[in-house]
Amino acid sequence: MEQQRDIEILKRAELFTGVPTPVLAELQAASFRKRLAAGDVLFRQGDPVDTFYIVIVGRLRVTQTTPEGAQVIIRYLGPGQMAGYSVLTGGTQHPGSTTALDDSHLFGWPAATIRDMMTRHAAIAVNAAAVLGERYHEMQVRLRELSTERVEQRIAHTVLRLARQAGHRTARGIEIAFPLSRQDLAEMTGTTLHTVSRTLSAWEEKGIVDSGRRRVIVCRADALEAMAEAADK
Amino acid sequence: MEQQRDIEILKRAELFTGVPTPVLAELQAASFRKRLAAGDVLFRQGDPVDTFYIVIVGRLRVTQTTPEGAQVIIRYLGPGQMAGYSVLTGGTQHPGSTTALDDSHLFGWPAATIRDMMTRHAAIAVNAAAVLGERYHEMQVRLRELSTERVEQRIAHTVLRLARQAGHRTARGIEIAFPLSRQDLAEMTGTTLHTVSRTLSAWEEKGIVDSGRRRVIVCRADALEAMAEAADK
DNA sequence: TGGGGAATTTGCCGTGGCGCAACCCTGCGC
DNA sequence: GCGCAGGGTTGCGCCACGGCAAATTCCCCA
Repeated sequence: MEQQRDIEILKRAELFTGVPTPVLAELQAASFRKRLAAGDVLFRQGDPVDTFYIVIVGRLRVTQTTPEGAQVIIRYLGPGQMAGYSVLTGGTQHPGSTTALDDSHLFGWPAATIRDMMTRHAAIAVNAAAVLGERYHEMQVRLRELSTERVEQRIAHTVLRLARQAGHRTARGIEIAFPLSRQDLAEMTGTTLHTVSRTLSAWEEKGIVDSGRRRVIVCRADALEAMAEAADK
Repeated sequence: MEQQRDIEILKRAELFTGVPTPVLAELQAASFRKRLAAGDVLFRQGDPVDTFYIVIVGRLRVTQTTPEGAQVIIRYLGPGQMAGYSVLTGGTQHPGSTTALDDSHLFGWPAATIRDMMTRHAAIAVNAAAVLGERYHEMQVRLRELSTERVEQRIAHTVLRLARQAGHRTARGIEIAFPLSRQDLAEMTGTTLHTVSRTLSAWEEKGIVDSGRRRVIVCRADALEAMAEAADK
């Protein structure tokens, strides 16, 4: 059955691990589907928070934009991850914009539904806390990197992290599974696309990575690790 | 009664808002007290996560240290706030160190107790998600500032934030209520104490702040706001 | 009241990396 | 098969900051 398949998917979502099947069935019944084409926007920064989503397939990017127009990439979302966490925390406006990178497919719920389910089933609320705690922790790490490391180390750490999260083994090395431009890396590491480009060129020369148009393959992860940890200046 | 007073305190803690009194009584009964003198360490980075705390009075600082010895200040904790969030998210090691800045007084619980209460009372888990979501959001803001702003703007934003969180009206302006050195500000803004010192000196000259040994008073918050938003370079 | 040490200030110099500008690729649409 | 637009590369000059070093101030404590 269609429903059974949906429930299997929900069971593997980060927010619903360990939640009993009847509750998942209830969630399934209350959900709707949302499809996005590459480039479509799910929320825009400042939009009222009224819907919650879980990614089924695809990849999305969450960004924050300053009044001056500078952008920062907060995170990438893949299958099983949630979009619209403000629903869980009682926020009223989305802190960032969420955009599909590939064609994507999501489950959606009205905010009130999820808030109600979370109140009635502690397991969901416990998961919510765990997921948000993990994201909080990730941000602590990035903040520390940004505060204390040089650009090259930050890019190395970021590329390694992406390879770990969305890496795909290929003949030439670990390929990052979604389109990733120089600009994107710059917005993740607090630098400019120029500096990222220079850095990747240097790495390419040493055979550490193989990169091209919106594409990065890590050939020698060990060398990148060394780069990232470089205690020297 | 002593117990009644404790329950009143718990009622105002961020993690327990809206939790029914009988549950608070249960929490009170299971809690122990912890006292710290200024400078005492509550957890050390990497310590196993086995206890959870709520600040009653005092002020603590959470820091993360890199293998190279560089430090970053993650946040300050004041009355009503929780220390040891990893207990809520199932972490096994503390991601940072927590140190008392003033003599402080806390409620403590074994990790298992809090985890159990959270599972049995969804309201607590919902609050946990809300608090962690808020901390996550704060970190997004800091990350964005660190990525896109110049040092002077970052210091301005940070000082304003501290004044808002822990400000105390005095004749000369808003005083930050706990000892705050140049080094501390540097560790919050990703710069060096030298640069912070130069910046504060310049502000002092313009009458925007009044600062001294581990002490900062904001005299003209409006001028600082302007500084922080400076669209020009 | 006289150290002593921590916090702060300040000058000077070196430089990482940003801004700008020009140019080059490459894949896609027509 | 051609053109074009969105990425990417690279050279050059500059400057905001970091590093280093030395002096000064101020609080705490004996």
